[in-house]
Parts: sequence; structure tokens; C-alpha cells
Amino acid sequence: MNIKQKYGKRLKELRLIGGLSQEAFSHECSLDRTYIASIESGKRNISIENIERIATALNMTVIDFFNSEIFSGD
Amino acid sequence: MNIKQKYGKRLKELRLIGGLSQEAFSHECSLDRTYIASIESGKRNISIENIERIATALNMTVIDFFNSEIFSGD
DNA sequence: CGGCGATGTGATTTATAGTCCGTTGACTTA
DNA sequence: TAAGTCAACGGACTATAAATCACATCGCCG
Repeated sequence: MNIKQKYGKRLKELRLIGGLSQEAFSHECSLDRTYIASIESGKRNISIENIERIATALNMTVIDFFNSEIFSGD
Repeated sequence: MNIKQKYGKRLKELRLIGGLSQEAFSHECSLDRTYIASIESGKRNISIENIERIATALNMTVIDFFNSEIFSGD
């Protein structure tokens, strides 16, 4: 699993914990609905500004976002 | 300080801890020296793939990279 | 002073990030 | 059946990151 896939998996996990649809979440972070979908499917090489926007929309810091076993080398 | 500036500050901090010049480090992660320079100066909206390349070149995970007070909301 | 290692910066081209339009299929509820 | 919600996907388009280059600048040392 590459870093884009890991990111998408983590985003989906956190979005679902918050009980939001892709579309509802896209409004929260002012990003396109289809773009959120492609991020979650691991296809997008997202930039750090959008990483921060997404973390903010999830009410967390980028540290919290990455602080998951998904991103640990294991 | 925006997220790009925070990222640049963190990168410079870690690069200097490792005792590497921008040029030496650019070889480690196979990125251009001037690109590293512009990242450190906070001008680049770097993507997650390059974030990972840089973390790997620093011998750490992306978790370790972001796990700094630079990125905590304080 | 002159040379040198390290860094900053503006400009440029190519690749792709990101948006906006839509469709399709699975599932649910009336 | 029909209508609604949601996710996955695609095509076309625009904005911008990736990647490189030439040159400038700065501090240090002989």
C-alpha cells in the first residue's frame, strides 16, 4: 500500500467515524465531491494545504491525522 | 505561519540535525537542490508523495516528521 | 581582494492536481 | 414501480505543483 492509498484509507476511516457522506464532507472542507472520492480511492497525490484543510474539517491537527498505525512502518 | 512555512521550518530543522547541506540532502531524496531550498523557504505546496520521500530520506516516518510542536495548534 | 561552498530566487516547461459536468449501480423507503 | 441517498467513475477543462536552469548573494578563508 503506497502513501496515497494509506492517506485515502485514513480519510475514509475518519470521515465515517464522523458519520458524514463524501458530499457532506466535501462541503466541510470546500473541496469537490469527486475529488474527495478519488482521494479515498488512493489515486490522488494531495498537497499539504489540502492535507491541512481536510484535517481541519475533521477537527484535528495533521499530527492527529497521521498518528495512526496506517502510517507506521510496522 | 502557514502550513507550508511550518513544513519548511521542520525540514530545515531536521536536515541540519543530520548535518547535511541542501545539496547533500537533495541527493538523498533525489530532488533538485533548488526545490529543497524553496520548500524550506515555505513557498512550496508540496505533495504527499514528496512528503514521504523526504521523510524517508530523513530516516523517519511521516508521523515522526509531523510529530513536532511546530505542527501542534498550541 | 579572489575563490569557494552553501543558499536564495525568478523564470520556464511539463505533468498532474483539482473542478465541474454528468452517468451508473447498489441500496433503501414509499 | 418510482424516488432518494450514496459511492465510484469518466471526460473535459483550468490551476498549479514538479522539476530544472542560470544567475545572484552571502559568509568564510587564503
